[in-house]
Amino acid sequence: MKRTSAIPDPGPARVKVTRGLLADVFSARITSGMRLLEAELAERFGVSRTPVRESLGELAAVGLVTLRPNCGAVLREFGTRQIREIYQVRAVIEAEAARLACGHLPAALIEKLTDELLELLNGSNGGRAWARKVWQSDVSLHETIAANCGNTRLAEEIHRYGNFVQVIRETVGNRDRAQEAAIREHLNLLSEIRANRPAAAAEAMRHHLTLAGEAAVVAMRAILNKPATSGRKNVKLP
Amino acid sequence: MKRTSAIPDPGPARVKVTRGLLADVFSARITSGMRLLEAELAERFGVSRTPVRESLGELAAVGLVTLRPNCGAVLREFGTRQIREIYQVRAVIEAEAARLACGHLPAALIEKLTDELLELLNGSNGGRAWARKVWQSDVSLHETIAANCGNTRLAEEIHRYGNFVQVIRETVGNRDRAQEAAIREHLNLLSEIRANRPAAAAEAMRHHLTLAGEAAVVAMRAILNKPATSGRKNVKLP
DNA sequence: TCGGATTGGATTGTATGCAATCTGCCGTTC
DNA sequence: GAACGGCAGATTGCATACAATCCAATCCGA
Repeated sequence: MKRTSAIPDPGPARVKVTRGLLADVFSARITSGMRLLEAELAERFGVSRTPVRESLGELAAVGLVTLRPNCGAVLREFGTRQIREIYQVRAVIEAEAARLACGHLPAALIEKLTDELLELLNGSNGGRAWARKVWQSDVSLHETIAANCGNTRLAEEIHRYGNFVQVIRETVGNRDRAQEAAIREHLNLLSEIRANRPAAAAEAMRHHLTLAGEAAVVAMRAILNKPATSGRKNVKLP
Repeated sequence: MKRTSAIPDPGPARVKVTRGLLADVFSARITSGMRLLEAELAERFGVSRTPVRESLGELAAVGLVTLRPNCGAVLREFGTRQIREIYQVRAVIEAEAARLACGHLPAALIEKLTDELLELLNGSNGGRAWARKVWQSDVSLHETIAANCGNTRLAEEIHRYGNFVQVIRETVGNRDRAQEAAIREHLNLLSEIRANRPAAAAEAMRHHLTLAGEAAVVAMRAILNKPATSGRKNVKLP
């Protein structure tokens, strides 16, 4: 018998800490410049310092915190500017992936993805379940293109940023922009890939992610305007 | 009194492990698919398992090893294909940085970098000291462009890859290609930036890094052809 | 009064021991 | 004979204890 917990997943202590920290960051319970003391976090999440250290290492790897040797971790600035920068990087690397995927994406896959999108477009655009499916198809499309671009490392970077964005969206809530627009952008992208026009495919991807980035900035701004809950101290630091 | 060691730097145990592992990787003492046992590495480097864990985490962050929960770390494939992929990613992100840096790079900086390059070009191209200066100017140029592209995150990714490449070059030895060609590519890039031609600057950077990548592939192939020293076992694993 | 060494507290870095988990093998059973 | 279930060894994940380091306030001497 494996985990019988009804609760999602207590899981490894490390991911508990990571999720908790991310939630704190995006709900503005901890804000930029704050020192993150290992001992304090360990007590807060009910684990020892070891998993806290590993979690901070992960967060540093994705650029959310800065680890200074013998000086501790500080939360980096994270606001609309950072969201914009993240989507700008995504646009660059995924555009290249789209360019490279031209001619490498099996026709059957293109058809399948296109059909899915068309079906979503025809289906009612009301419910939350629909929005969920749209999001899943979005992830699937980007992952498929990355996986078939022929460059494993590029695909991994794309995956990394995809995960990051997903965490952000999960935490800030799914304030989605007009989903239909995104679907149409995807369809456009797929048609360029099918026509084997690398430059156009790259431009379509770039355009799509630029718009998505603007939408994410708007959502982030909404979060930042309501300063949310109570803030902790620990602001001292050069 | 701080560290009085004449030896470079024993430093934190973690970096000792990381450097040692990297050296082992690029000298083919450990090859792809090998399991990396924490206990074994700890004994080998004379430290405890804790810094070994952190070091493996770093290496996983840059994509050199894969960490499977409760299953240990395995060294990923690393050969000419990976070198090529790395330089391809570099080309993409640094080309974008060059595009963005147009109009943001202070004229004085452009002049300074250009003068340095011209001086290097005129200076004798013989000695090792000269090659070292060329390499430093290379790093400086790429860092300057990244730092002035206006996107902090993009700059960090560039820095990350720059460090990675530097480690590779340090470990495999400085089998440099014709340095003069690189200098001329840099001069060309700077002239496009000075003329404020974003597309041309991006293309110049892309071209430069593509050539550099090919040179690195050749160097890596030279390494791989002489299978180097003795290999350890530990090859069992699915 | 000001400069500088010093010492104390706080915090990170490392070592070790224990618990949880996985892998592979072996015996049992249909 | 093959498949399933359990058992043992090995290995990672976590907790705790200790050492090294850093920051700052303090104290002493000129």
